Amino acid sequence: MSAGTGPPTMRDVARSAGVSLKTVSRVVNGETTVAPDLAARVRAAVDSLNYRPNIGATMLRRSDRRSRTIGVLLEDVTNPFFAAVYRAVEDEARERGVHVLSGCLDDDPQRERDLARAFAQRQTDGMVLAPSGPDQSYLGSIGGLPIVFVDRPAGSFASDAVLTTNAQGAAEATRHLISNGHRRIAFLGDHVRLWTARSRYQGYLDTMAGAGLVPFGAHELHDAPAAEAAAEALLAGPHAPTAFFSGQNMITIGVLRALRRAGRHHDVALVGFDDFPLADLLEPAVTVVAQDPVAMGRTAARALFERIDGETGPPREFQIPTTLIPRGSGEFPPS
Amino acid sequence: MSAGTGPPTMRDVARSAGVSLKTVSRVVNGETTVAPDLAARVRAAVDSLNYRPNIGATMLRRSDRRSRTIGVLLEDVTNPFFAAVYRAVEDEARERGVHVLSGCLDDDPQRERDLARAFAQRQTDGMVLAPSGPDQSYLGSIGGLPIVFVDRPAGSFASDAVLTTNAQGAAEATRHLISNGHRRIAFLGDHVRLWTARSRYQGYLDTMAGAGLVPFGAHELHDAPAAEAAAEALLAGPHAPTAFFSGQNMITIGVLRALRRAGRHHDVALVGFDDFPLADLLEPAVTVVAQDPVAMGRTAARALFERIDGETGPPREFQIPTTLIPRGSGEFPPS
DNA sequence: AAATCGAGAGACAACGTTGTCTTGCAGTAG
DNA sequence: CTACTGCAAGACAACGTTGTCTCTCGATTT
Repeated sequence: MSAGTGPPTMRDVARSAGVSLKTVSRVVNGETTVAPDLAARVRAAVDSLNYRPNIGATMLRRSDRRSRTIGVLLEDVTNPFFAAVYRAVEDEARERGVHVLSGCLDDDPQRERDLARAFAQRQTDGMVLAPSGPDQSYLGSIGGLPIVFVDRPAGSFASDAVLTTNAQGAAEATRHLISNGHRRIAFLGDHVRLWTARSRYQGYLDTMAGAGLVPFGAHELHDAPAAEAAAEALLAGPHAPTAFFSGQNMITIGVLRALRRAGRHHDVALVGFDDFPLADLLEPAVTVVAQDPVAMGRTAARALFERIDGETGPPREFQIPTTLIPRGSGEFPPS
Repeated sequence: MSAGTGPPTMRDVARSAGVSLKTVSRVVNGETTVAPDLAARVRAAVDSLNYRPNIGATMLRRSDRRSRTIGVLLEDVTNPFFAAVYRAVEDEARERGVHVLSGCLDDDPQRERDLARAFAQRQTDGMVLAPSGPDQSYLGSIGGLPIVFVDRPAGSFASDAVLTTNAQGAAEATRHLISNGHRRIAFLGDHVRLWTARSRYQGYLDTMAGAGLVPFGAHELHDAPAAEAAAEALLAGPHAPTAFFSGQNMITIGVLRALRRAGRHHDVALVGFDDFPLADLLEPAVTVVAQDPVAMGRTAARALFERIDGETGPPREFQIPTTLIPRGSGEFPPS
């Protein structure tokens, strides 16, 4: 086999096959200008030594400098929405033989910068990024690396973005509740610094205004416990809502818990933004405005690979539509 | 700024700071044998040129050859269990400034081999692997790379493994149902080629035998629809079970659906192996034997980093215990 | 005052690979 | 028989970095 000093190199293969270094390189890279018998000897040596090219050296020397690796930075794969986005990107990468460096940002701008920079330094060919911070101008210094934003646009960095039609989806949800007779519809939203939260709120706001209704609710709710507390307070207040529109996954779950605890889940309506597993098995089943995270991930990955393959041209914005899925919780009349 | 030919190199920084290449290298690597004023000039040049070391070149030259990257290969991050394992590994890596290459295997042995080899070739320092195939002997040819198996042991490759106490957990679940008066307890299991499925079945089998009860049920159920069909068939059969013990997440959900459809969810008991989000909000809430995926991921990552840091010694096996969480669905008496 | 020492800083080679150039050689035309 | 063409295959340099060696120069020792 090989020497005691690490994995076999091209030089070892060359020696073993009795040819020059460059001939091995040619065979390994599938060049056709090698005599068949030599090529066969080289391939045999490659197999017997278990040779794999050193990717660092290859990247260092090659002119195109492709690492065939992309980075994917999302908020948290533990959230089913982001898990689905991640999977879609990975599947798209897999089809192209590209590998994926991944990281969860946990809504931490510092972490976003650190990881984005580190990934760029590691010579990823591009990145899919769901930005956490308000500002992505730091990306200007990472040298023209293709980036596609997903779920949220960048603060101040022009690049392709794949977004859900948040405002339209929120408007549809709100209209749905209104059409079922509700007038006191509370909105529960995530941090207002998040673009998604603001967009969905805007859709709600416009629709309420259009119907002559008074918007109210709570913001800055990022996880289920916060949402649960907020919903509980609203239910106990003087002008309790007859329906909730929740701006996000985790908030929906918090509201669900609050309604359970108050025993109001069969009489206060609820529509959630973003679908989640088992929503159909709850009692009542939860009406949602579903996003399409798989389409978002695939679209983002495709756009990224187009950029990597040389597509220039102005930044593009891809809108992925939502779908209202009535399941029961959003179809109560007001009590 | 820099030339039109790609990102700035150490040479550019050296020229800009008026020092030699090696001095820049020393400053960048935090060596102390550089005069303060020179070091300051170098750092200024680094900042102004936005220089980042080329990690490929660094790895090529450095003696220790650490890429500060690990690979994580799991079945599917879309499954909350694996998402949690992944997160735990990533968090542990993050604390050490190590990056993560990830991939989903989808239960495909071919894909497992391809990705494991590719990751090894990409000079990851080690890997956390939930094996899909029956045999990991191919790992012998990737040259002593530290590997830690998680969730499932390897077929024929000795290495550290982090496992759930599957048999004990399954036994506890079965005992729980028996102690609530059940005698016709059906087991619904995943592919029997999976070690986890076999272990859980064994725990069920032993406990049933110990109580003098007759085991029955179905195997080879990998997703919710398959489990739903199997549960439906059992419910409609001549000796319908009064309780189900489901061997896995997705199976539990399939059973849930079958019970709903048959309107039996308030009278046929169910205990699931592995917890899942919203189990507590269903009607009835679902009793489970919870695994601890976070502990599994953290333990696996720690073991891996110990190996990477030079720990030799025989393969270790870490057992992560389960917890029975009674929530309602497992506490019905037989009807 | 000469010799020694040590620390800072540069020169050079090497890591494993690929781009470019050169060589060798067979086949063909003049 | 010489000159040219074309193609296979090797020699060599270079990618960006770090390990090792060497050099310089001022400070300390005898």
